[in-house]
Amino acid sequence: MSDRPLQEPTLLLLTALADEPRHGYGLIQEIDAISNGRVRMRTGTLYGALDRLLQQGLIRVEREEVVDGRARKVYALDETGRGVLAAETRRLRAVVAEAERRMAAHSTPAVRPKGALA
Amino acid sequence: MSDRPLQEPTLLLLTALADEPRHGYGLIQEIDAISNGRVRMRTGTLYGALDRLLQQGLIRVEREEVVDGRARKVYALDETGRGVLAAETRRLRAVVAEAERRMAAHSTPAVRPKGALA
DNA sequence: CTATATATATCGGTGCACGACATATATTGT
DNA sequence: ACAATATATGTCGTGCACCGATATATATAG
Repeated sequence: MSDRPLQEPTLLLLTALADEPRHGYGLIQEIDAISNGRVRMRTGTLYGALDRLLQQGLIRVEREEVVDGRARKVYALDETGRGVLAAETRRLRAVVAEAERRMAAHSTPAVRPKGALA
Repeated sequence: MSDRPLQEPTLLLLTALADEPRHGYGLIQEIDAISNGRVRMRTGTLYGALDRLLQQGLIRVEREEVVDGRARKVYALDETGRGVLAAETRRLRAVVAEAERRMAAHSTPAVRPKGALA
């Protein structure tokens, strides 16, 4: 269990599972929607990541079903995974806030009118 | 210029450079401080990343100096890098917000007392 | 005089993501 | 009737960022 920071595809996967269980192909579509079409997760990334997350115990196979003659595996976020996602989210919020603070505090900004806020 | 999402060490590097120029070893300390000691950037990661970011034109070598008999290279964030950091920050803020929204909207939450907030 | 802090740099290994390919069924278009 | 696209899961080789170890050198602290 390397507590290395999650890469973005993995983060998006856990995010897409945070509200309710979904199957692989559904995750691709959901992530496409979440990111407004910017991120198109590849099947190579997806199924590899799902296997890894299963092995790490962050997700589980909720059930297998057949819809319209096509087999599906439905994955769900485990409590462990929920914890990891919550922690990662807090971490990233802090980093983002820090980045924004520093960009605003940029030491050599263009002409600063007197009385301007930091 | 592969517009692939930044990994966290790289994001932290740009963040640490966002307010003012710093040298390599100073970046390690700064990142240690930003993350409250959680992230200890390795020199292998650092100098590799600095080379890469220089080549991508996201940062530049501001100056070289000698302090207490030790040589330093001071790196600064370029305008391009500032733009990338700003974009990445916006992106991540959206993902974090989405993750939090979904965790709150979790479909099978533990016993919810009537009238309880999400 | 040794250990630690400051400072830069290289190198081999690992792990995650990417892109291409493979397979199969259902639906839509011509 | 046939082709193309959407749905659905999966494998495999490659690339690249990060990690851990190692190397080098000067200054300061014990």
